[in-house]
Amino acid sequence: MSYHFNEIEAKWQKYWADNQTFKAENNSDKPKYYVLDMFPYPSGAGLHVGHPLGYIASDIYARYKRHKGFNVLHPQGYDSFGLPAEQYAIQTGQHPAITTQTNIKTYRRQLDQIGFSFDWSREVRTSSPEYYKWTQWIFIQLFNSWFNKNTDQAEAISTLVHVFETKGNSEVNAVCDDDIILFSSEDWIGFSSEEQQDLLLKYRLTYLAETEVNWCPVLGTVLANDEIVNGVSERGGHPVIRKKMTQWSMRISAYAERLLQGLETIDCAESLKETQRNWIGKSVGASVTFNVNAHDEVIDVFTTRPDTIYGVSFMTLAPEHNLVSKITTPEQKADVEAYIEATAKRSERDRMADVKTISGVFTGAYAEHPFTKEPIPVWIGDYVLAGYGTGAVMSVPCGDQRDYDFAKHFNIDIPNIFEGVDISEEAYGAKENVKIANSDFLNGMTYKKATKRAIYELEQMGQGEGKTNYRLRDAVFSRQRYWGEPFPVYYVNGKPQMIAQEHLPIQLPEVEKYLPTETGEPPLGRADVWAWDTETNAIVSNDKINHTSVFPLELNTMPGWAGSSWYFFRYMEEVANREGDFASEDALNYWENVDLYIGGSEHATGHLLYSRFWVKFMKDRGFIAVDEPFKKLINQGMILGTSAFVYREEGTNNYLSKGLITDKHIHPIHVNVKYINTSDELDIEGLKNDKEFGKDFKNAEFILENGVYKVGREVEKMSKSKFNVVNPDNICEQYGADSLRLYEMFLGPLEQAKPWKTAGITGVHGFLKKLWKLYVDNDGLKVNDAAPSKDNLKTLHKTIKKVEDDIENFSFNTSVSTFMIAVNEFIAQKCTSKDILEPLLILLSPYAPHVTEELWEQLGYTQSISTATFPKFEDKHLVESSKNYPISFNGKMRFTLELPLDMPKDEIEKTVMAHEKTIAQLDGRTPKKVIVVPGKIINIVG
RNA sequence: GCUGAAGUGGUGGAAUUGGUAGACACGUUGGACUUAAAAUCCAAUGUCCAUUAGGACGUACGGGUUCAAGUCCCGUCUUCAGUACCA
Repeated sequence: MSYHFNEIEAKWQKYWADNQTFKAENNSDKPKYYVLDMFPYPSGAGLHVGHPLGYIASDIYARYKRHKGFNVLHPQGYDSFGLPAEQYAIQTGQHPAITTQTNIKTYRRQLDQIGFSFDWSREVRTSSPEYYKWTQWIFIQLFNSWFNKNTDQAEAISTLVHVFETKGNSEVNAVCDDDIILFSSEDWIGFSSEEQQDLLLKYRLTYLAETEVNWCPVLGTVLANDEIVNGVSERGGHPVIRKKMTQWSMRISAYAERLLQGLETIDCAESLKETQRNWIGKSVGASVTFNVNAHDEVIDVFTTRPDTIYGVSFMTLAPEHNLVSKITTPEQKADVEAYIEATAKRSERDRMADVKTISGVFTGAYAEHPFTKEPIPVWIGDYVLAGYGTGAVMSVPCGDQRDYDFAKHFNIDIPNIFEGVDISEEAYGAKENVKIANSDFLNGMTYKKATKRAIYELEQMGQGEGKTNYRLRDAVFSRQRYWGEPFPVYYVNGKPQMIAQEHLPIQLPEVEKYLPTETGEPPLGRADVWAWDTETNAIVSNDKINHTSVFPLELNTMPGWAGSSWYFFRYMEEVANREGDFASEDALNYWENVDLYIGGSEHATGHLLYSRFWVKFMKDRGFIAVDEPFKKLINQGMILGTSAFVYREEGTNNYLSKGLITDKHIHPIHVNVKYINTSDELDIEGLKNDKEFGKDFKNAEFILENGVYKVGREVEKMSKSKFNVVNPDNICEQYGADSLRLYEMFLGPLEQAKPWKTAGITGVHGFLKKLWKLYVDNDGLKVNDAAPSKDNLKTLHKTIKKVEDDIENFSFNTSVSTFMIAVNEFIAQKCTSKDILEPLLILLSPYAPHVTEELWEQLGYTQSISTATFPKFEDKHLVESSKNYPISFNGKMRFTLELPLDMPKDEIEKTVMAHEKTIAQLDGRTPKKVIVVPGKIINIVG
């Protein structure tokens, strides 16, 4: 009986599905463990071999944890709202729901054939109304919340209203808009309802405001900062421009400090924490107020170096700064306006690409130094960004290179305020190892002391205070797209109103086209039935809008990250109980948060930051009990493709085999890797008969070497255009899912990028065949009750130890080698003992679940191997009585010598020195020193 | 520029505390079986010198610490990833 992997794998995949083998229980005596995968977007292209890498790793861990006695939750679902399905809908008119449905089917089939232990009963889809009902619900909760800085958490908006009613807003310490006016309780009570709503909107955690957004004209929507890469859209690479629009925003900036602090509690790679820290961009310093001479205006700046305040020799405002027009003198007006116009024309991308050119214009105005009272010229320059800090800086050319370059370029004075530092060539930016000079009361102080003192003095004068700034901006939450969650919002006189929870979900309306309207409104503007009737609490036809009881609904939809910011909580609840809440309190308390999340590093900024934000908010409002979504995070490395090339001789139709290339007159051409065998040889007939590209090679002459055509190989990113995509379907068909799983792990460390080479899979496939033959031969099962030998036990227990350590350390590649070594040893030992071969199956089952289930059954078990207990490591089987000592001379190993482990040091030395090989090595010399480390090594020096 | 990670055979990679560098595979070469191929099995395989015995060199490069360094320290180079006028 040989190893028929196709039959075996189909059999057990059906068994697991039929028996719901991996269904998680919400009531269990076992400790819980929650393993989560990257939320897949079901794209039309399906999976390639790079995608399942993380899923295989997490599946191994989940299966291992079950063997270790844990109640494991390992769910899967789909992040099924998104741009590609909608772009396809625009092109073809097909409803994105249909495209999505089809793609999900393909994904499910592909995932199933790899043998994952997912609990599919808990599947979620972000685009299904029963799910997005709760995404809408969370949005409403955010709308109904504000952030109290005194308690450092979100609170219900009703508590804020109460304060307004009793005390006004003077004592409120909230994260809110900048343009807040002071009002008393009497004022508040006197305000109209609309005025009150306007004011509250400035405090809510999600708010409607006119903001500068990243508008992508080709996609017809705004994009978040993390959806833009190098100035163009992440999806499609389309240009992005700045535009002012009224949008929903999320006050994520309120959580900047907690998002930063929370990183300490997450177990993940330092690089990922660093990326998050960069994104949050905390800087500690001071805000300083400069009075403007001859104007009743002030310029507020943020600086991280208040200690260098005596080094200020000019100020720079962003060209967009709203004071510019007020303070510019008539003489400078023309220059300033020309500069502003020129800056506005330059795209964000130009400004980014060109950091070398120094430009700026003097406004003619002067500010007053808070201490010296000297006049300081005020300039504008595009190196100052309107969006960061206050959009204005105090320029200290001796301490900041950009200020220095600007001053040199425009011949501005560069006063030196550092003791004994030469600033004739460049600015001195370091904080340490220097004392402040020429700075009155700061003279002789170090950075730390001077900073403190400067802030103190500024505060005394009322011209500044200590301040912490964050780069993290509030997140724009509106998208002008069709295929996303609709907002549960309607408008009364232009003021947003929330639809009550009991009427959710607000379902996406039908539209006849998925494009923006002719008047530039989002696609939902095309819906005929998209108005809210406040009397019947139903969505009704637009022609019923009367602005007294029937109102227009919001036309934007939510961004992709809305649904993916909380899905991990939905999995905690069983489908039968999902009706009344996003998840029951019992389920939330039982599963807490994700113990292990494995995903790609592309989610290290956006998705992770947003979901951490929502989780913190939900914790504040008491909906959940945890402060972070993930306890441990691993980013798997990308699997790269190995492209194949044929070489066409220039001007001919001849293709030279790789070894025949002599000169440079050849063109390398990508060919599909499916026509390449394990020895880099081309299947010429296959290529010529290719449905898509065969005709390009119909008349080609392939010049062979040694009877075959050898292709060139090169490692590149796996992509359709490079013809190096390998489909897991083909691998499963040819070698089986167990081989695929083992091979993906065998390729190398999980977190490292590594190239895929299908040829190598024969190694792990051969291993599985050998394994099979260890259990089964032509006459059937070989395993018997023979007592295990000492060697058998030694091999088994060293394997148990190594595999267990490896899994705990996520070093899956090394345990595959360990299995190979174990099987090789058992074959050499002619092991047939059940006591050995049974535990070996359990060890291997997380990696190769199908073949181990099959052999487990053949051993006579009727329950799935996944219910078996992980074998226990026993040290006693590894205890040795002797050691094969390496004997080194001056650190170089020359020969080995078997000696008893209990031999004392001096005896070892005597034996080694008397050995004939030692005498030969020394060749008459007397050693200076002999190092003996019992159980390790012997080193003879001299 | 800054931050982070990493440089080991022809290839993917091992070496978990400083203690036999190259485990385990792929590929290559030779052999067995076969009419032949596939599959399977056996052997060799870091480089160089040597018929063998054996020797020299060897973990990006240059130094250092140590009886002993891929591993620790100092300096340099290269690659990849992230980020970029953040005051």
